[in-house]
Amino acid sequence: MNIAKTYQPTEAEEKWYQYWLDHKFFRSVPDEREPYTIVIPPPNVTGVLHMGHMLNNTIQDVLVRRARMKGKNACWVPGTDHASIATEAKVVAMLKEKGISKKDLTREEFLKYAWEWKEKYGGIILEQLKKLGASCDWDRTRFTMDEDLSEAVIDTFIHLYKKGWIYRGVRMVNWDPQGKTAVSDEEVNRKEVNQKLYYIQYKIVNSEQSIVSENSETHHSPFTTHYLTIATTRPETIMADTAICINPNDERYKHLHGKKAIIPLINREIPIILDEYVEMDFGTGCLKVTPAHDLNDYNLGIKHNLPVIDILNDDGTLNEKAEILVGVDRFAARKKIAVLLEEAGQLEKVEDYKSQIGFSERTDAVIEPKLSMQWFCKMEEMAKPALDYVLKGDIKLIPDKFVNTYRHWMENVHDWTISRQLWWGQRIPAWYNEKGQWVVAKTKEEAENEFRVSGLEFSVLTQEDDVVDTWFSSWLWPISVFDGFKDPNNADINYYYPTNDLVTAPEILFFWVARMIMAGHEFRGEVPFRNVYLTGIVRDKLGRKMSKSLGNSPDPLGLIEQYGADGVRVGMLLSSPAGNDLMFDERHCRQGSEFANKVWNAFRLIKGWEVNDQLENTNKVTIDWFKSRFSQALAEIESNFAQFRLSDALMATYKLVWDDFCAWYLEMIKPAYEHPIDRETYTQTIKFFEDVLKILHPFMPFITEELWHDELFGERSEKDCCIVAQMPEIGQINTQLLSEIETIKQVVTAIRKTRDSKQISQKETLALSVKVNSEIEYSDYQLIISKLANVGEFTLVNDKVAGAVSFIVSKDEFYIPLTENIDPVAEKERLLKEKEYLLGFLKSVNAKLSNERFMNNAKPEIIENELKKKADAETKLKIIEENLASLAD
RNA sequence: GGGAGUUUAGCUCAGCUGGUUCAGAGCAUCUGCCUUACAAGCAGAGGGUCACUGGUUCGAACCCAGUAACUCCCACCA
Repeated sequence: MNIAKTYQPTEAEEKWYQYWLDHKFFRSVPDEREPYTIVIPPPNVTGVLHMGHMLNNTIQDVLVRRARMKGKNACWVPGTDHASIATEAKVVAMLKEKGISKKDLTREEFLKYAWEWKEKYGGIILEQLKKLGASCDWDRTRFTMDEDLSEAVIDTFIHLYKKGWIYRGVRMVNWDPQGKTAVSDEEVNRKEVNQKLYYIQYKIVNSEQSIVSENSETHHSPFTTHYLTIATTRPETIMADTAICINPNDERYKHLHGKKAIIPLINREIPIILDEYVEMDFGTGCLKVTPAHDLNDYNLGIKHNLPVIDILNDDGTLNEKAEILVGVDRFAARKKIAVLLEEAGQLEKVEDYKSQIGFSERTDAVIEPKLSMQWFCKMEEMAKPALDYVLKGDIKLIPDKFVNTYRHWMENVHDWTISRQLWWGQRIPAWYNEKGQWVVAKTKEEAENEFRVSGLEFSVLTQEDDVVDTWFSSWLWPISVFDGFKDPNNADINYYYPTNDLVTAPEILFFWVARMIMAGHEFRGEVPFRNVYLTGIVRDKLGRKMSKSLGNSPDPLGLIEQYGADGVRVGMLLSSPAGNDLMFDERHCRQGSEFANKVWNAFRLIKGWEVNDQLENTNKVTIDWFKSRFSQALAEIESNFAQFRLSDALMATYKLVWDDFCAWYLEMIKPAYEHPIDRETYTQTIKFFEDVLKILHPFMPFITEELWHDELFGERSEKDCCIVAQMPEIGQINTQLLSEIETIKQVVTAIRKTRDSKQISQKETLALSVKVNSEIEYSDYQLIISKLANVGEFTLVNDKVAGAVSFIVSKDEFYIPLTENIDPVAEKERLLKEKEYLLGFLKSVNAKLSNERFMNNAKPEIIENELKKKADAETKLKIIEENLASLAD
């Protein structure tokens, strides 16, 4: 036999992936079969594969391959996302390297570069997915900025605008001064940061004389001086203050009511206003109100009709409204202001202080609350039905603990800021005239028409500069990939939509999943998918999130090279229950590749057998047993899949293959070295092996396909492939046979243990006598025991065998005569120990049975069981006592 | 500050409506084997006060209350 001792994945993987592509096994078109559909969560078009993708796409591929093998018309739609902020940032960086600045380019020029970049790097990630074995229908690959998909975005924008759900307004937004764009609340990461709390004195107007005259210089309380003190973490914004606010109930500051204060350094007068919003016991009880740079202050400003002074430029530097430090960055300005205040004698003290600060998810810059004109999408009406779908169970979240989180979010939903100050994306279809009046329309011509209809004057219309948020295109993904907007009644959308399962990360449950549900309801009146499987975050062994900056993420393609795609897939799935974070450990991949090797070697064994047609089949019981065992395991696997318990399904498969098939079945039927095997056993075994390959295929597509085509299985037609084989069905399960074989296994194990403890070599043949007290026909199993435990003489006896090592399995007594090695003292000790245990056990069972309340309250089957436990224990005890007695003889 | 979740063997996790023989798996560990499918293997073994404290019950890893630690989400205390 000339087959490698170990499985070599690389070559097989390339060969079979190409074969599958060539034979269009991933291709799906509507037909009469039941569809099974997954749309990929589109990865960032310029991204590269990371461990999160590996996990996510392995799961999707397992589901898709399984559905395909169960006779469904499986369709997995791949694609990529244009990811405006991330991609635009990359393009800007690339241009910078070339010495080109974005602001020197026109929009068109910039977009030309961006598209070039996309053409060059876009889709790398999809190529990487192929290495993993992803069975996507590549003919359906979509990009969120494909013409049709962009058009859908514009059409839905107009649709929602007409419904009154999209509006424009000045809002406090999360401004990213580095990306120079607004980001949504969900894209802001809050982190606790060590800061300084600055105590700054503001003079009070016209109070100097009166207070000073009323109070002698020696006694003056801090509350009646000619100044007040505020505490702030952001002294650089004092120039934007438009009021000081105190709590009207604050006794300390009654004298300030109706007064004015003076901003230090720039000496501008601002009113002192009263509002219960101010906490009296925080800081000094005086709050500086800066409507342009703080959301609370903004709201306070609206309430009290305060002016808004914005002193920051888009890049975070101070503008001329600040009067001082113009052009200085906000953080540098903070330090300088502190110095200036100190010099002016108006900085009372500085304290260390911890508080939460927002950081941009994309650029990690500190978020600046900023007032700006933005586009918004109302969420309330869309959130309601989207919540109901989940609460009613039309959409299942897996695991369901996410339902609570989902509900909480949907009940407290904020309007969605959909505009982004970027160029890479779908440009908002709004058109302005010279006066800033505007309409929403698909084209310039339509817009001009709108203007005419409404009687507004214009000479030239300009389109809105902003693009929509990327999620405003990806929320349409399950519909737009099937052209459900362009052609709402086409064959594809009618057949594939709603899709079945969505596999994604919990952190985008609201960004993306919730919004897809809203869009599904709004634009199709239907859910977009039935089940949402939420994967965990891939972390390293120390529990840290895998990230580029930490450098703790292994290179996925490197892993595939090392362990094979099958090995890595198994490794990813071994310990990743839905919703739990996955503590990635390369050892799991090794376990996966070792498993592949095990399968490979099972193949080598069978492949090496020679058949002799003259031989009689002596393995009927074993074959029957494995049939039952296979069905039993299959039922378990099916049930695990039904509950999306993929790692359990994999583990059940793993154990079936390794333990039941390899360790027990093959060892039971294996002919002696260089002996032939009978035809029937051979044929059955090949059939079993083929079934094993099938159930393994979704997890390990490559090795199974490789083996599938071996001549061992006879002639295969070109299209007879494991990938499209029909999954085995659950057959008859003979539970009696299963339990009897379990007993036989215990007998074998007991004999092996005896060998171990008496240091008898496996090569030495032993004799075995059985005193049968149960119903088991040991003659049926004699061959199995003999083979697996190297037993020669096998006798059924009616009496105890003296001078032998004994053990009991279920009720039956086994004796191995061992004249040389037997040690009566040790044997007695062992028996006494077992007796002691049984007595204790009986005591606890009897305690239960004699407890009146137990007998009255416990269910009948529980009592019956206790009685059985008692009887079994008594039987065993009797045998042990007899054995002890015979030892004493 | 509010809400949710987690805590079971060295590690990662099962344990369904409380009830089979002092709690299970995989990996890791230990011991013995290079037995012609596989040392990426085989055979065997050890390992747990089910976070803690109370309670309910004939009976609790499971139900209830409290405590502690960790994780995540939400939130406008300067």
